[in-house]
Amino acid sequence: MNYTDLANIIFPNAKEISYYEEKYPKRNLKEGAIVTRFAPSPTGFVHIGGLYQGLIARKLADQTEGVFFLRIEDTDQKREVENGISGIVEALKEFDIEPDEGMINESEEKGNYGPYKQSERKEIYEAYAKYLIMQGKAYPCFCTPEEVEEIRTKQEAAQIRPGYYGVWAKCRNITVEEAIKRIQAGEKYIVRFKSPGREDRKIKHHDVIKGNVDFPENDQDIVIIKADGLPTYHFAHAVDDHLMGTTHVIRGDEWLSSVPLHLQLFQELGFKPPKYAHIAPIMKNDEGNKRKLSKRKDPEAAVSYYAQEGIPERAVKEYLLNIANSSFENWRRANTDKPMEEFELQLSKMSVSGALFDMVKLLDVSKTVISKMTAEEIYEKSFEWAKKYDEELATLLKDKSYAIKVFSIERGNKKPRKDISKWADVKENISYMYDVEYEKDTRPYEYQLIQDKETIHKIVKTYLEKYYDDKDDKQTWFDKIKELAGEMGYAKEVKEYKANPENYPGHVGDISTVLRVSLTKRANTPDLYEIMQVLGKDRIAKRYEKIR
RNA sequence: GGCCCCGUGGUCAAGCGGUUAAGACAUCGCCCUUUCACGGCGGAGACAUGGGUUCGAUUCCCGUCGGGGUCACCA
Repeated sequence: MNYTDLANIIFPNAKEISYYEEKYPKRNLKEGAIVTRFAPSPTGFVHIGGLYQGLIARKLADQTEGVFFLRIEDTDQKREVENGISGIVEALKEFDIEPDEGMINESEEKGNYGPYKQSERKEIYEAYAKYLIMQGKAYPCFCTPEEVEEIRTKQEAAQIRPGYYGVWAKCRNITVEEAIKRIQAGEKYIVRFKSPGREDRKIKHHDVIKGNVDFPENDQDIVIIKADGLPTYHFAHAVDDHLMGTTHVIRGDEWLSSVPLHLQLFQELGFKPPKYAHIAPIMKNDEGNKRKLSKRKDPEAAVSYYAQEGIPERAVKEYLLNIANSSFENWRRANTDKPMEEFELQLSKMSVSGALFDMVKLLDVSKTVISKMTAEEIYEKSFEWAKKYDEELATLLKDKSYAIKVFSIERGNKKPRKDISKWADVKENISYMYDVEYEKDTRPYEYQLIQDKETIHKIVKTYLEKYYDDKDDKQTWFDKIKELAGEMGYAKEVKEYKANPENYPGHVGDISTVLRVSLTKRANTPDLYEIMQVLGKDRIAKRYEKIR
């Protein structure tokens, strides 16, 4: 009886690994091409951190003419959620981060290195587990969860390092004969890796982001095949990334401390290890402490949150790129109109520690992104958003040609307005341009310097009867307001007023403020001339009649 | 607790033995402007701490303190 007999009893039907090695040949890519992946669990929630990783992975593959694929890590059936995979696929698509290979919906995939869903790769893992057993590098372990727990309790009591290793690894030295006998007797078991490592030895590792890191060797006999027959993350990672030709493993830095184990696994399996890039998580300040953005506590942890708020996907990506490489900001300023795809991301310049999520900064990025859109684009995007999240706004936007006129106010020129940072701002921004909303608006008129109702009525009436003409160009229009100011005894020029404030009750600005507030109920609006043009004389007159 | 990583203004961050310690967001003031937004100019604001090493430390080494990660038949 030898290891091969044991292996055959445990995995009688497993193929030889040469079968898979041939089935998944080395990828034919140009020198330096990065093959990477996004490998989430389908737990029904795409985290902003996941999007961040996906964005970086996609970009690196693009920059090197490599490959980016989506692998679903569904080896923990307990955590699975219905439609988890399509949720991930769609979220990536929303953000225009599409994989070259991998799952495309709940059950279908594309690419030659599949299956891309781990639960469908069971026979592959078995082949490699069998391969290890045949070499005496893995073994069946008969310890029950309770026994393992007991070991841990003893270790804790004795204050020694916990885990299944060395002398504590009860099943590691069971003879082949005994193992076979116990298996044939129907005893339950799992498969463990027989670690050749020693805790008192150090390994040196170079992480693409974290730099040089030293660790003790791994000496834990971790389980590679669970009781349900599926592999653990560690084992699946080694097998899959080897077979799929991953050159760079880009993942969250919570995995950093598993690197010694993973390297050992690649070593014992005879695989060439990939490069590792461990990304620091996006954090949040919680009562003075930093912690990862949490699914349960923080709405902004879910990528769906940004869609709900109406923050454009492009803005979220630019913000993330900002966190990834702070040089992006300078690049962006120097290349205002280039697509962000042209920015070259460098892994080595990523921060080793986690950045605090900054909503204010995101909104600032978003504001700039939106300011560069055309009125048409703003219309389409905000309408699409409104249909899902704001019925009233959607109703307003139904009249497309009017809406485009509204969105065109002070837009499309070299200094476009920057007053919308998310689609949820739109309604408040444009409501006064719609009579229904204007009439519904119960806020008081925000008059400034001139508060006296009689004066206000007089200004408005005189303006309408004597000065306003739709046909005027902007200069003429403003000259007339100056005339009006003069007629009312106000300074026609602000400078003149500032030079001699005692000669006037106010200046032309105070007059136009009356015209503005009377028309919109607000003290702050975009260009009044354009607003009047869009509204038209009749509507202006009606509003002016009704002022309070 | 063991192991690993990190510590520059409120936030994100340049920096790699000699700098007036960049820049962006936020904040404050001024300018531009008929208001606001934009834009321009300017202000305030930082090398966690104690020891070394060195002619000289933000930069290198050690300790302290602080933060984060990890120690599953979860990923």
